[in-house]
Amino acid sequence: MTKTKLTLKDVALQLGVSTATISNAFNRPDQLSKARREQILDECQRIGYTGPNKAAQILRKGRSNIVALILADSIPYTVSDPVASTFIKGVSSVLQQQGKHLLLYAGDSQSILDVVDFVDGFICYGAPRNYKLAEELAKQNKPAITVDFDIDGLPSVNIDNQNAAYQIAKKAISPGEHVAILGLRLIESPSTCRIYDSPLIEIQTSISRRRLDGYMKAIEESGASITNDWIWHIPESDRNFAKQAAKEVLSSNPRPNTVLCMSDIIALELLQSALSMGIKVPEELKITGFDGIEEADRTRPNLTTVCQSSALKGEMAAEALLSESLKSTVLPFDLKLGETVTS
Amino acid sequence: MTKTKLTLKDVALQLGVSTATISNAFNRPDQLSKARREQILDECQRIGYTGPNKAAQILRKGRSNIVALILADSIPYTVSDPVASTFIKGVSSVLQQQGKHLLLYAGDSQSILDVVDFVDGFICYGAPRNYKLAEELAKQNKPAITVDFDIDGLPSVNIDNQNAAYQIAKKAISPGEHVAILGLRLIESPSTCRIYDSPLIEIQTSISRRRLDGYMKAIEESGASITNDWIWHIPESDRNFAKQAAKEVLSSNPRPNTVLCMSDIIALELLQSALSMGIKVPEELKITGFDGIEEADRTRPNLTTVCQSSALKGEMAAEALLSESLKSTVLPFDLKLGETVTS
DNA sequence: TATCACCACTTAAACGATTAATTCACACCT
DNA sequence: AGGTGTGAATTAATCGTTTAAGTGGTGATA
Repeated sequence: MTKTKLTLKDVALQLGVSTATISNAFNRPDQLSKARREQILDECQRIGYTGPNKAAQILRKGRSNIVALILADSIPYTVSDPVASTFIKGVSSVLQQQGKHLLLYAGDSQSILDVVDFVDGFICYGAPRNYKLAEELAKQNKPAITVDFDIDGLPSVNIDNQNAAYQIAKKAISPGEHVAILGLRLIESPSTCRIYDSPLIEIQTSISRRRLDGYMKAIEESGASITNDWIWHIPESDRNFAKQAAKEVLSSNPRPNTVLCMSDIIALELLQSALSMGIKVPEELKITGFDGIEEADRTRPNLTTVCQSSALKGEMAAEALLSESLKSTVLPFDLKLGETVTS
Repeated sequence: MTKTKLTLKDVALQLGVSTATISNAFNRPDQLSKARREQILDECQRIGYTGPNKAAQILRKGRSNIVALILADSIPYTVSDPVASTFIKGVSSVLQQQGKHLLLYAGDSQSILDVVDFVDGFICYGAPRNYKLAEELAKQNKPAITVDFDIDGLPSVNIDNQNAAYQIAKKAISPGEHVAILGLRLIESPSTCRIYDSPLIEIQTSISRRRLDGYMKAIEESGASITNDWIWHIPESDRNFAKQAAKEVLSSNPRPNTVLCMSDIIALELLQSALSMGIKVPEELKITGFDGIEEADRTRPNLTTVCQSSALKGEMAAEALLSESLKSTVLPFDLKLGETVTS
């Protein structure tokens, strides 16, 4: 038993045939006689050659069967977020089924160069904190697809965020009301804060832009109003970041009648804060979420929200990437009318 | 702007130097003059060469900066399991910090050959359903480390499972009592079932073996007893699988005084079933868990369990793998005395 | 002046495969 | 016989690097 791994050449030498023939035995059975092929495969088995070296194949073939999933946030964060981890589920189930491997990538725009040379394609999930990464990605000549945000020139998988936001807001808002918005990633700031300027020229992700547009349209149409310091920026869909915004919005005077939240996590945190302050939901405060996570249906009152299937998104993204078509997809959504709007 | 990517050779031609010099400019700055190096780097910048092709580097250097995390269960399952996903957190935080990339692997023993050639090492988490994979892994001449189970010849990261099981059981069991065990992966069966045979020669994972040994020792020492059909096999730490075992154990007659569960998920499911049947915990039924997940402390009554840090396990595993030492580590654990044992 | 060390490069052989182009033998057809 | 088509294998170029070994040229040392 030797220490160094066997190569194609070793097998060829052993059998007295050319390396091309051995290679063909593994890759193109039609290029050699059945007898030869079996002889070769048997010999390989005997001497313990398990097949062509993959590193060499990657270089030569320019294909690795590895798909990189580019995550907006760190892996630790992503894995613990119910929406994101469900998305990963969807992606990986399709990849597994097609014999592809999944590389989780959460680095910056610089180190994307570490993987671009050997990865077969990219699924870019959520707007990267570092927008440069997106640009870098679009420059690369590799299949790529974005989910939950857009990069010019790349196909994407999405729901109609503007319409969804519009519709959920319409369900919640009544004429004459005051409305607040707990937004996600509206500006570059790494901490929760109010937004005073309008228009929000800094807005990071097209998805939040669209939701905001939908909310605004609904507010206007419903004859409700929003003050321009009643929009919060929350840097990621995290309970702690949300808690701070919740505190601020609930202690503002006057208090809004309705708060539109750009994720369920945010909405649930707001709900919990409100209840613990003795504020009656929905009588004194109506709340809408976004995503439709399971937990949002288990709370009392349960959440009014936009349900979208993260798993399906993942599946669609992976399938689109692997098919050579690479077209954009708009997925459906559902409105879930929970008790945080009407009891 | 050309369609095909630039190569080292292109840059060398352009500047009239050898490819070796270009390569050295990127990899070994001490091998050329400062002036040359800067000239080369500038030129690269100018023409848009972003550095040596990684696929070629992998082949030539035999190193990829990719670490494979071998998962016992499917990616979808793993990502949604709180213990496993916390473990991933730990692993990825260390990898990221060291500039390594994470490949999630959940295939079988065959397709491990897809990645073994280019991956730098393996972290094997939990006993693979397919034990052949473990064997295959041990055969490979790559750094590898196991977590939460053992393979002969590979270092591992673990707590002292036998001792932990022994201690938690001691806290729960009183003389003369009847004890049941809800075990994890005791045999190969893909569904929940009772185990009648003793000794359990089929036992899959050394970790369950150890916990079982610990439980048994405690039962014996405490002067309690267990019938040999009061051990359940649960194929994975999943609520549905657990629910079935819970039903069976709670409806057995006589009912055990204490049930020792090999995971918190299992214990929580049992607790919920017991409460919904009107069984008083801990007065009529004592329950212990294993792992110390957050949710286990939020229930009423909260769980008596063995707390171990999954995140730390992940960090230790990644660090051990990346350091060339590759030694086994035994991590500490804590006993959490919750209300499911003494109120 | 001969020797030596050192610097800054270049040469050329890997790394381990894939694949288009080529050769050769053989059978088939007219 | 001569031409042609086919199947099975080989040849040799290529993928894009890295790196040990080699090559001059320069300045210091004795």
